[in-house]
Amino acid sequence: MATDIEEHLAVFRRGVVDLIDEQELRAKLALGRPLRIKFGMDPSSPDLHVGHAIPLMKLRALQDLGHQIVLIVGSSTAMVGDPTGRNKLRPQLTREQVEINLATYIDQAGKVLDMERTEVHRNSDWFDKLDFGGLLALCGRTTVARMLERDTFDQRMKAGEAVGMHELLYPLLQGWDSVEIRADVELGGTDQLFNLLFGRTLQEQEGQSPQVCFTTPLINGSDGRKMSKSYGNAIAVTEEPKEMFGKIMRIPDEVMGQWFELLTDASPAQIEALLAGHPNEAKHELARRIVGYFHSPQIGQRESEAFIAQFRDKQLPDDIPDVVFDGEWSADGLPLPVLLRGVGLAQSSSDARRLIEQGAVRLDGEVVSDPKHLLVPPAAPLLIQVGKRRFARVSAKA
RNA sequence: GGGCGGAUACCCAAGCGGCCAACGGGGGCAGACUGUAAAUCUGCUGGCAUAGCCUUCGCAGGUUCGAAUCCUGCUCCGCCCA
Repeated sequence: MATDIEEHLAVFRRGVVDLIDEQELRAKLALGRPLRIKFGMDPSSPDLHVGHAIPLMKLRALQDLGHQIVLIVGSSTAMVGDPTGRNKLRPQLTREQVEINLATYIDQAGKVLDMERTEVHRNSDWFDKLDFGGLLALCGRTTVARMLERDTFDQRMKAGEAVGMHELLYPLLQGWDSVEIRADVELGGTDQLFNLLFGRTLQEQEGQSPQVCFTTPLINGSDGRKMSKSYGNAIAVTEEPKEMFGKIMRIPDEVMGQWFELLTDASPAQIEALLAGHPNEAKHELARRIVGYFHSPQIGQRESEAFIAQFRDKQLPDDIPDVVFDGEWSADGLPLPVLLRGVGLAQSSSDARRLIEQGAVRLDGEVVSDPKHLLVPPAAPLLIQVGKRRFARVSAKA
């Protein structure tokens, strides 16, 4: 590998928050061999969102430069549960669940990373062999004070919340992974910095050259808060194109620049030009690119056009699902809330009732705001719209 | 082992015998305005074929005409003492 150090450095640096430290990285690159770049995967939440894709895209770029990506499956650490960013104890996972989640993960991460060229290890491979004495020895490598430096522990304790004894082990285990696989570099989210740095300590104790650590930002979700499935603001990498496009269009303008930088390959100059134009145009371009990446450029283009047609030109979407209501239409008519719930346009009939009362429901284009509205079986499929985005053509059971 | 405090809906957090399906905030949903952005205003936010009924306030019992509120036991968490 003929290393152009500056070129590689530029790839390492793009969009990263921490890089500890650049001189060390330079020296490692100067060795002229592929670097072993470690990335830890938490098998507790298998569904990836685009925020997870950021480090993966970084890895892919490095992979394409010839570096060796080493994916560590936290099969043992998952049983501990990463305390990072948590204000509660996490449930511990079983081995079976870990394997199921891993399979899903590999499948989804494979959209970004070339899994054929990726080394995968389960850290249970080595931690299962660790006996009690070994565990004690490992614990003896650090101090309680050092572990308690972490913000998350500190905050939780101050807030009177529980911190499990086993959680203190987490950084230790993650750090030991670096020793086991002789990592040259480790990548993680900014919230992982403490864990990443801890690997350096252990590697040094073991006489290894400490890994370079670098972090990618945690991206904000469609509501501007940190993207997380539990906030309901995440965009899954498996999201259907239309949904994905729509969700990207709903991100706050302020985060567009960040999204371009982290989730597209647009050059800094292109990004600057796009952001200088009309925000709506820029966001369209962003959505087109991201959908294009996770699906295909053709699909990205198609969704872009569909989006304009539906929301600017107020046309009906071209893919309204046909739904058959399989309940009974009683003689005196079917109450609208029951139908909405029955065809999945509302979560419950109470929910449906509220939507109707708020004027969110249209039948064949006409707002119906009476929750007692009764329906007879339609001769032709009935077009129902709920809110701005939910559509269905409903027909009666044959 | 002892003492004290806590557990409320998606999250935070009031309530401390009836007026409680439970204040307030966040989030979410819907409407207006827009660029399906933000900001702003408004309404809603347990379920039910809904003027009514049913299930919720850690779990299980009890007291009472009536309990999220009182009592007993249990589980979990925190703090202090050992």
